[in-house]
Parts: sequence; structure tokens; C-alpha cells
Amino acid sequence: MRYEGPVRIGELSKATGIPVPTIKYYLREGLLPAGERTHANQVSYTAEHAQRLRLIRAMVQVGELPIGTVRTMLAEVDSAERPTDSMLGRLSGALVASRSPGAHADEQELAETAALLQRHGYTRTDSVHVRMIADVLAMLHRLGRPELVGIVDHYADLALQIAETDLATLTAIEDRDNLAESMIIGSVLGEALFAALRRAAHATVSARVFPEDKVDTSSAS
Amino acid sequence: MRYEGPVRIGELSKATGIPVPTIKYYLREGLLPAGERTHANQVSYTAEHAQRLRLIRAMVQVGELPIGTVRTMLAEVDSAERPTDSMLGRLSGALVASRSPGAHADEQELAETAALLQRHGYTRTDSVHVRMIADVLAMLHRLGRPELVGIVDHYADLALQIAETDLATLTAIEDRDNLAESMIIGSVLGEALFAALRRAAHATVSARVFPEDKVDTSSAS
DNA sequence: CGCTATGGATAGCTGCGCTATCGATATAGT
DNA sequence: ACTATATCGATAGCGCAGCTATCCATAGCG
Repeated sequence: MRYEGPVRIGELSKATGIPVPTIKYYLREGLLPAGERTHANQVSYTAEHAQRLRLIRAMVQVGELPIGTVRTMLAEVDSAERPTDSMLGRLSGALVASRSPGAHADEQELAETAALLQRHGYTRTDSVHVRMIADVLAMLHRLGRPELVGIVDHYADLALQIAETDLATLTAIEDRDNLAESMIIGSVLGEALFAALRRAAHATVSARVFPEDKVDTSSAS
Repeated sequence: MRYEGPVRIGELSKATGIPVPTIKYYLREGLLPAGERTHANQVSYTAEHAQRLRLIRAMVQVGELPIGTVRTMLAEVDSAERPTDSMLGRLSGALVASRSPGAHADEQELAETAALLQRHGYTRTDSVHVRMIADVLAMLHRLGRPELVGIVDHYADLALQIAETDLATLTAIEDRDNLAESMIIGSVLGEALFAALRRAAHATVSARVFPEDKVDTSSAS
């Protein structure tokens, strides 16, 4: 194979499909670590930079995360030499922080939500997550749909199963170095993946439940 | 009970906490139907307008949907006289449309995804949903994590269970008039609710899976 | 030696979700 | 009745986020 000189920003751009100005922007924002400077005015990047760029794009485009959240999560995996329990906790905490609250549950609703989660086997009833869940439940009440709150019981059990699956997949990964990155990918893409599957499942199940409807194979673009 | 005059925009604002200019904006954007005009220059609103406003806020703040998607979904429930299977399909189609693709799966990946879904019991392998799922899987490959693709099998089964729960809850609702609205609420808030539960579950399960500070790093490079 | 690409800095642009202002009415309070 | 406040509808503007474009001195490349 031919010798390749230092990888510069243009090749990074070609390899990832991301425009050069955008890569510069990510560098400025601290999402992409600076490359190794070969001369006073030249920098060379590595394959890891390309990988990091793909990860950023996945988080931004699929996960729809704001830049600040992406930075927080990436800083997390960069700072820790070794992925731990608390790291996954901090990652999902950053994820939750990127979602706007909307309705604010009061203290009682918060306590009830925490109790509900504990009943379902949740041990880490971290404030951020409980708050988010309680806020959604409070919103259901505000919308005059208290009967929909009941779904949380079934959801809670299924979410635990999902998490079991995710963790089993993560621990099966040999490459411990990239485990932290896999945590991000699993969290962010997994969320998008499950949401899409849930929507598809709604279509399938509702076709069974609403029999009066003749099936309209909507292949609308 | 005291007689109350026509409800005007100010009272709507007080009842919902939404600023008057924002309500005017939603009117302009066609999210909120126009009120009944009492005089050439006066309009009166109803309690349904307040409810609609709360729904809009839930979709925008909790669901983080763009205004255009909110309009599409609300137009759907307004146009149909009776909620049907295809209506839920169109609603979730609009939801999916609000998410950016990112990576584009090719034809083969699309077909494989459709086959996978059918294997799991999905009958309505609508193009939009399959496309979205295939795109996420393609992104996993691009990120060099093909082993994470395996989670889709378990996710697919659990998503069907979620959908069963959702539809059971929906069909248990007495009030058929507001069923369409409940579909939106269930779709949008349900998605946010489950995502939050999943993150909370990650914290709980990872506490079990990662023995406290005892991760073996002996083979770290 | 000229051409393109690069690095680094700074400024600008686009789209979205609101806000603010305005003038002509309408209603409310006294 | 009369003044103060609110409303309607239209139009313009603001603030933020995520890029994108421009500049210029320097580096590499043939």
C-alpha cells in the first residue's frame, strides 16, 4: 500500500462525509479532540478522529442531542480510563438533562413515583430520572388522562428487561477500550431504535385491534 | 353559578399559563382552531381550546416535536370523525417523519429489516418505520458495532408488548370522542415516558452488573 | 514557483419558536 | 358616557442553535 502522509482535515471530511467547516466547528466546540500538531501550522489526525466524528453525527442526527450534551457525554468517556457503573449513570443523566421538563411534578408526585419504581425493582431511583418520569405523569394528569398513568407499571417492567438486554450486550463486548463508546451508542441509538420499533408495533397491533378498518397499505413516501 | 362572558384569549392564557402572543402564534400556525367570532373584531374560545393548548404544549415540550409535525397530527385527529387503525398509523408516521434520518440504509438492509420484523410478528411493515429502523441499524454498522445490531431482536419483541399495552389501554377508554386525542397522548408521552424509564433502568441494572470498582483492566492496551 | 489545502479566527447565515409592536376596535369599570 | 384596558390581526423582530463562509498567513505538492 502506498504511504500516506499525515491525515489532514480534508481527508477526514472525505472519509466521513462531514464538511470541513463543520469539522472545524466540532473542534472549536470541543467535541473532537485536537489532532497532533506536526508543524507550527499543521495538524494531523488519526482514524480515531474519524470514528469520533461518526459518533458525533450519530448522536446529533439520530439521537437529536444538542451539542452541549454531546460534549458532556464525550468528555465523560474521555476522562474515565475505565467504564464503570457510575459512568453509565452519568451518561444517562446527561441524556435526560437534554430533554426539556414541561410540566413540573410536585413533591408528593415525585415521592410516589420513586416508590412506584422501587416496587418494580428499581434500586437507583436517581433524582433526574424520577423527576423526568414524574413530570410526564403529572402532564398526563394535566391533560385529563389519569387513566393513562396506569401504563407506567407495565412500562417499568419492560424497561428493566430492555436494560438487562443492553447490559448483557455491553458486558459481552470483548473490546474493553471501546466499552465507554459502546455505552453511548447503546444509550442513544438504542433509544431511537426502540422508539421506532414501538411506532411500528403500534401499526401492527392496531391493525388487529381495530377490525372495522380496511387495510390501507399506505406506501406514502 | 355566575355567568361568564365569552372566553377571550387572556383567560385562555391564564388558564394554561401560555403567553398571549404564543397563543396567537399557535392560531396563526393552525395548531389551535379559530374561536367563534362574536363580533366583527371579537372572538370567543371554549374549554376545548384550553385543552388543545395543553395538548400542544405536551407535544412541543415533552415530545419535542416541531410545530409542523404537531400541526399534521392535530389535523389528523380533527379531520377524522372516528379513530381508526389507519389513523394511529398516520399519527406514528407523522411522528417518524419528524426525526431526521442520518444514515441511509440500502435496499438490501431495508429488505432484511422488513424480514426481521415479519419474523417477530410485525404485519404492517410500513415503509417509514422500516426505513427508520434500518437506518439506525445501518448506523450501527457504520460505527463499527455490528454486534449491537443483535439487540433489535429482543427490542422487537418488547416493543410489541408495549404496543399491546398501549392499545389495551386505548380500547379501555370509554370516551370515544377523545380517543383520537388519547392516541396522540399515548404515542408522544408514552415515548418520552418509556425512554425515561429505560434510562432509569440502565442505572439500576448497571449497578448490579458492574461490580463496584472491580472491573478487570488487566488486558487493557 | 505557482497552486491548492490548511489552520485558526471571526463573522454571517438559516430556521425555528416564539415576542414585541401597532393601529383599529371592543368591552369593562365607574 | 367616558376613559382605561384588552383584543384582534398583521407584521416585524429577537435569541438561540447549528452550522457555513470568508480571510489570511503558512505548508505542502508537483
